[in-house]
Amino acid sequence: MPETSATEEPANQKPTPDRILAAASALFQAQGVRAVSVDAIAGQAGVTKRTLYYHFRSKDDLIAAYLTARDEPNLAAFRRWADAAGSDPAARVTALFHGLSRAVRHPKWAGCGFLRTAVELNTLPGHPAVVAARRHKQAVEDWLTAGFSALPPEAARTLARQVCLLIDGGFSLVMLHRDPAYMDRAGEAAAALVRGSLPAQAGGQNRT
Amino acid sequence: MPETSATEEPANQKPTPDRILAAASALFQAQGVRAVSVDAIAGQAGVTKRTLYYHFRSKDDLIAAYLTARDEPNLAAFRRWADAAGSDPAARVTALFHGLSRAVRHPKWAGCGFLRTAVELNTLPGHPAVVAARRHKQAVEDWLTAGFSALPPEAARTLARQVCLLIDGGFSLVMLHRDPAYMDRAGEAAAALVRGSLPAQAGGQNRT
DNA sequence: GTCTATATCTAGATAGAC
DNA sequence: GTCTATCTAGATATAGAC
Repeated sequence: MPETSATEEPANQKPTPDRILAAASALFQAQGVRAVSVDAIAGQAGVTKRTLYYHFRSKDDLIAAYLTARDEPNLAAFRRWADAAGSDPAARVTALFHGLSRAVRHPKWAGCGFLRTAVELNTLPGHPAVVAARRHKQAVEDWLTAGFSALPPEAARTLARQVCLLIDGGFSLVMLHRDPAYMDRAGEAAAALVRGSLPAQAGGQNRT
Repeated sequence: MPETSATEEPANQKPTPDRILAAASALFQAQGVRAVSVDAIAGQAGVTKRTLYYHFRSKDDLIAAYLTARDEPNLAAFRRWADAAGSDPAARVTALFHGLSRAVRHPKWAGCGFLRTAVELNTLPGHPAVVAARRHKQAVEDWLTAGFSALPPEAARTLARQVCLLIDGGFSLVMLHRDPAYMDRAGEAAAALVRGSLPAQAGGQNRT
């Protein structure tokens, strides 16, 4: 049969480490990091365990890589949802929770990966994955704080924390009860808190 | 005074099944249900594994028993904290979160057992322990709803859910960041939401 | 009812060929 | 870089004596 360049990968075939990490991420997200075995990851990626361990030092490394890789895209989605609503803080928060509500309604959604992993590794507070989870949640809180810059710094910080509490309360209770409506109630509560702290912006969609 | 029957246990020695369940509960609470082995439970209880399996059919049975046993006492604590504040809903919610804030500051606190266990067993939605967790959280929500009976039923239900979202958001973020202050911010948010929905009661906090 | 001892399975990680 | 085959440790659960 005709020979093509043997070193070129087909366009639809990602490099092996990427395939392994993608397989691990999908399985971790669906079943949690403790329920997924290295065998299952290798199988899903179409490689053997030996190959997996050639590219990653340990399962813990894979878990950390999984969460680290999700940090930026998650934050980008948050920003995208809020930015689409303009500049009014209450409208932005409402839009953020609309996005979250759609996300948790996705049939494959099975909890916030950061929160779940932090719970599963709770006895290892220094685990790189736990550190990554903490940093991601902190980044969300900092981003929200910046969005409340019309308030004094202390008040902006408090309000951002309260919105975070409602986000993660939503993640927790949607997962526990398997009822996405909890995220909608969280969004309404968050919007009410924002409206209670910030005067509605002049212009835009505020009412007088 | 005649001697008591030799079959009576000394007062400080609880029956074996109780000792096993107590040991299991302490370990599950501290480390999570998956991280604790049956060996460790038996060791902590001062019995062998064989004795443990004589009294409990499986580890899953023990997990379910652990959460089922915590349902009532947890709810009783919530009621006690709120009742101490009288009848004003906002004051009751504030007191509830003060109690929660003290609880999560306890050096041995390591997350809400119901939430943690539900996460750890997330792939088994029908597991008796997950069902018990769901029922407990529902009971809290129903109790809160009843406390907002001054509102129309639908509004009372919504407000109760929002308070629950803040409670479990607090549990999650206190655990993740290892910072109890999150529970205080949650309490302030909950009180603000209650004050926004319910007119403050006339008279002192104990008027009925 | 409680013990010692063990069965059985699955996990993460490795050896060495090619 | 990828494979087949295996090691070792730990898990849940059980057998059978006393």
